[in-house]
Amino acid sequence: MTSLTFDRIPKCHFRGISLPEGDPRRCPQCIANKLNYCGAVDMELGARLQAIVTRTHFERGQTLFSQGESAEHIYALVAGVVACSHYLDDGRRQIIAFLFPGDYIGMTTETRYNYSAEAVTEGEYCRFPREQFIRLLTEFDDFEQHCLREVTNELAEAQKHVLILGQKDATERVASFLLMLDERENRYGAHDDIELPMMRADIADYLGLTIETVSRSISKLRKSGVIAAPNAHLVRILDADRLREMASD
Amino acid sequence: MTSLTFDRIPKCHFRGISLPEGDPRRCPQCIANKLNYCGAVDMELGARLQAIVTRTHFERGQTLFSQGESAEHIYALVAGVVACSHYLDDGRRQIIAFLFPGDYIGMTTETRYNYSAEAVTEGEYCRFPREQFIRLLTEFDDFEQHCLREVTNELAEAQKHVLILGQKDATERVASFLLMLDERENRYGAHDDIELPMMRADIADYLGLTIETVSRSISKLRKSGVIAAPNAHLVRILDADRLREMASD
DNA sequence: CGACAGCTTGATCGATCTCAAGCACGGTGG
DNA sequence: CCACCGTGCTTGAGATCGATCAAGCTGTCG
Repeated sequence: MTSLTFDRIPKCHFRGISLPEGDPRRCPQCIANKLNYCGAVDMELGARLQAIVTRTHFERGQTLFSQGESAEHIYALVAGVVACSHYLDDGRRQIIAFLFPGDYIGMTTETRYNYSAEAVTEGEYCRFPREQFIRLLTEFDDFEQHCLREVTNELAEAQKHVLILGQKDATERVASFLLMLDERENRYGAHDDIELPMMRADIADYLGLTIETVSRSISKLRKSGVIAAPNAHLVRILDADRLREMASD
Repeated sequence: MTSLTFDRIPKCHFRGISLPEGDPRRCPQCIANKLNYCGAVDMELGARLQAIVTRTHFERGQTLFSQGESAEHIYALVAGVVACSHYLDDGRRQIIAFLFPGDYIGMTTETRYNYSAEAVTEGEYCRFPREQFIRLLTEFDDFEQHCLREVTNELAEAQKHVLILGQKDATERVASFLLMLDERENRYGAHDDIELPMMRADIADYLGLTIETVSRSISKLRKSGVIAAPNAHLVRILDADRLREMASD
């Protein structure tokens, strides 16, 4: 299981625009690279970020922080996949978002995290003390714009999620989910198969379904010839148009 | 119906901190007041905003903009209630958010709106050409911080919405919805009754239910003595603790 | 007063959940 | 090296909650 997902971890989605070793902009690479991508890297900012960053490896299943904890840090995911989960008192779990390399975790105006961040695969994050991170926002206008863009994109993602949960049936939800993963992978170069780094229980908690229903929906898509699923963590889209139809959007 | 909801429109939620007539910061009042509230109003910014703003009255049922349209403007809602709806091809509608005075509409990084904005009640908005609005973000750091905070809060709202739709049953959804409205009204001073400016169909499309199920859930809460519902658009919380229990959060 | 839009309530149907069994695969220990 | 075990996935059968279909009610407006 672990070895299956490990392959993808070192491949940074922003690898095409990496900076030379030793360049102060290089770490935290995702932030620097994203800024660079937008034509706005600032040497001074890179150095200031580097001065406050802590880079850490984490294992699959590990909790980066828990719902209700004081929100001391802002995280930038460098490698691996993380799930943001909100728990109800009776144990029900809703995965709010899956986060991939380059995504931020823990941007909130509240003083406490209102979800937990749990590692779906092993990986690596860069962590910044919130206060100092926010101070840099005011000092570097490009950086603040960059963060505004990031949060706005995250908002758009959440709104898509609302649409899926509010209106779509089980098969439509799973089809939409597969298309989201496909689109994400396509964004950084062509690929053949969609890799599902998370297990069925995670997909279920993301889509507001049970593992059984997720499994049945995948089987249904497979039996109807829209996708192939050589194993539980790999999906190949055979008929993209029909998959989009089945996703209803 | 219209007269019922009209009463609430003039009451700006930020009325406690309004600025004198003629002050350039006064219009658009919501933005200026919110900034002021955060101790950060800038006369120059107020004047610049006023120079590009168009203030417009709208009627109940009116569409401010439609899904797919070029995103030319950013709106600030001054009075009334607006629903952001995403439509699927077959006509299903998901209300992404209800917006109230002081909220922004149409903040997106995309070039097109990916939802429609529909007036739930009559009201008023201030509208800014996107390009110029964004230019002001780069010029006025306080303003950009303010917008970042706004979008971050909107994201937190959307994440709550995801939790409701993904994990909660019908009664829990309606109870959560009532608590959200209650909390919003409490934020700006004590109040007795919760006013429901939207109709059952809107609540249903927000909560991913049918009007019948919304109606049944409200009846259930009423019959169990947790709320009173003197008419279809008014709810009084009788037992807040039990309502929170029934909302499961 | 009648018409209409919106709300409520009842009866039936169906999609998804729940419970249960069996399967597939990787890891471990003899 | 193979048998065993555990975790995660799939599939089936029955139960349940909410959707659908249908009827009647309420309040507003002309």
